[in-house]
Amino acid sequence: MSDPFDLDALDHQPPPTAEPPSPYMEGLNEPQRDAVLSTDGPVLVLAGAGTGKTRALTTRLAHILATGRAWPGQILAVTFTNKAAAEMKERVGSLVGQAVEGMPWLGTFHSVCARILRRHAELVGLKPNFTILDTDDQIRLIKQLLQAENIDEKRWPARQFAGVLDNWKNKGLTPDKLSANDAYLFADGKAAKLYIDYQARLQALNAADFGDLLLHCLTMFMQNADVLQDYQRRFKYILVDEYQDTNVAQYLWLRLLAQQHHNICCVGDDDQSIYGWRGAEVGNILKFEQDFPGGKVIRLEQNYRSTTHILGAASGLIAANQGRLGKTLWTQSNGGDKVSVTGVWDGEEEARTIGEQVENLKRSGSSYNQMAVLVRAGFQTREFEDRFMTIGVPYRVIGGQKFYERREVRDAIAYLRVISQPDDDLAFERIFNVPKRGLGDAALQAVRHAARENGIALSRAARMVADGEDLRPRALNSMRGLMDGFDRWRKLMDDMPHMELTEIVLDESGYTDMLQRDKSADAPGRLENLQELVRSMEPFENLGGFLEHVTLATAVDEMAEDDKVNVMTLHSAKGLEFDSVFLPGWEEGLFPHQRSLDESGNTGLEEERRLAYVGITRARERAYISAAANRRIYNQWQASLPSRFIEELPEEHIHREAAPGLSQGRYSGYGSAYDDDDYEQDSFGQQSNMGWEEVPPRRTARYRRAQQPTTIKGEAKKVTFSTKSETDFAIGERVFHQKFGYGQIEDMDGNKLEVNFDKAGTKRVLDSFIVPASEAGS
DNA sequence: GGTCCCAGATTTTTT
DNA sequence: ATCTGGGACC
Repeated sequence: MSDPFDLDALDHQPPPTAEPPSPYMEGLNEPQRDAVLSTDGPVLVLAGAGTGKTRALTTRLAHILATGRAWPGQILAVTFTNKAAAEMKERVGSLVGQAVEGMPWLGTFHSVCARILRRHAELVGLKPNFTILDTDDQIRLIKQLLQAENIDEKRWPARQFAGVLDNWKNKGLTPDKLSANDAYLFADGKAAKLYIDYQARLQALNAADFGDLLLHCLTMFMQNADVLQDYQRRFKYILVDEYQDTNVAQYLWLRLLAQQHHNICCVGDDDQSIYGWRGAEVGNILKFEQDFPGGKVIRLEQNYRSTTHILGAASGLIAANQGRLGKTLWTQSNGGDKVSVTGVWDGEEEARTIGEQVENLKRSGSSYNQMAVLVRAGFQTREFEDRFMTIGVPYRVIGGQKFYERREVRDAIAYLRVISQPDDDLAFERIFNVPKRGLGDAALQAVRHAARENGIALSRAARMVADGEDLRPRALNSMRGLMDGFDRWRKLMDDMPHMELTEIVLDESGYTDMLQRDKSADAPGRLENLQELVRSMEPFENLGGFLEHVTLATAVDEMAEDDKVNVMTLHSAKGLEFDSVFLPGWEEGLFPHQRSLDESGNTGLEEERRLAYVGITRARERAYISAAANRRIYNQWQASLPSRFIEELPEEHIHREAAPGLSQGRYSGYGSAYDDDDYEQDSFGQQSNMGWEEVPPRRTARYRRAQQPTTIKGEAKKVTFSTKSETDFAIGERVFHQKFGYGQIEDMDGNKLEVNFDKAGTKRVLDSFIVPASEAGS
């Protein structure tokens, strides 16, 4: 394999920098070095969680550059997120030095494709300044098509068709490649026609959706051998991050581009594939060796992040999945706390408990920044927000509503889109009557009519209508004002800085006025967002550059310096790490999510399990898993059973306990106190009391069992979670449950009981949360 | 043309 | 519970 000190290579092609190639290799372990030095031929780097993937990857790039194997412009490096791309860019830069100016082909799949596509737009029937539509635009466009086809939107929601389209495009299917059955995926066989119409509309709008960026690029390559060859020759080295997340289209695209030099390095971890639901094909990584013959597989298995117990718990869990490539993660670090697994009464108690644990950690010297609450679904964040707010713990929610998706921001951008791309009908329709300027349905229909008659875009047709006399004077006046505005703004576009232009547009369009007059509580916030929008334009050269960024980039995460607890979904936590990680809501139905099981069966379950794996492996030192017995969903109480994933965790790496904060200060510390199983026993008793605080303490099943002399360890397992344990209840027995009232036991499975409640219906609950009806208070 | 009310839906998320 | 979108009504 190549040698970093290979002087021949240096002779053949002077490196872009005079930096000797050695320093960047320091501190790499053997497989990492291998990943860096195996520059030629296909390479798959299987990088387990926390194994220094990014380090190896960026070093590899630096090495290729520093040894003169390629110029920055000859390396294609693709990631999935802008964040990952930015990080890579920065780290390569710092390794190689300033001499290497930004790598032009380092970016997300979408941004690289957009870049290529703009150069050859005419080959796919677009103009170079085509608009990139986001999901919202896409849905609105589909709705128009459905209306035109007289398809009932109740029965066939636009969203659903967007999903179908997305799937097709992810698979690289253009309309001509659909099978006969595909047409029946939507609207009784109209799906294929809709797809064709949809693409025709996009072309007329001079627009591409996200899927098109890849698909157009792919078909353009396949139909234009000369262009393809140009890129195949150009890209001497190809690097793909998060390869397990690639979809079929991306895979085909990569394979085409790698055909000349074969120097493709794919980095990924099949165990962290969590985006199957949006088209990612784990298969891509599983069959790498077939796809790229002669490829080399390198495994990064030394974990530098987590303690033994955390790694052990995660590894044990993921072992339940089938068809893995298989890695054996190990760590040099030793000891540490076991992963804590806690049963709580309901979601509120869960939030309370975690809040207290956060406070305790903070008191013992941890920073909030190094703590994260990772939830399965977005709505779960609320409980924690409420709780943190109440107890005054600073927090930030990552993900959620994105800056560029806010209404006012989208409106402002729509103005800019119409200015820079007059064919953008979707943007035009959006702001036609925003702010309200007396242009209603009648006016819009007139404009649409004129557009159809003359085969021109709405914003051009509107000029004609405004100059005619076919509308009420009021509307005409208003429309003239608007179109004069656009004429003026378009003229300004060329010689005025885009920030200034934006301010003028917001001003002259009446948008700012509208918000200033708006007395509602969120109006000031919206105005602020518009200012923020203008500020965010600064780094861009011109309006076009900014508009591309807006659609392809999500707003920069506020990973600020502020010391705050991070709250986010498991999905958005991938790639991050924290000292302490809280994993609430490990309940059947929620995690694994019911919908995932219903829709994708075992495949879905395995993806959920990988998600669990991702969650645990985010933790460096401490991981806290919890499950609530009751959860309020859409204002309805649901009984829930602990997640099957909890049972899959290896006993030797976990610690089952009750809510520590609830144990009246007795267990204010962490770690050692819990290593004593005696305490665990007690804390269960305490916890059960807490669960019943509104009624006098009862002899629950748990309580009764706790009175029996059994081995503590075995008992601890049984009490809350094991399916195999015995229960003292019998089928047919009348019981009482704090949230669901009285009921009768219909069926039992270990300590999981199916109870038909008089009022709440049949639910599955753990025996520890019910008492015999005779023992319940009145 | 604008406002109000009711029905329906509510995993995950990038681009 | 809460939000959104569409349709009915003023």
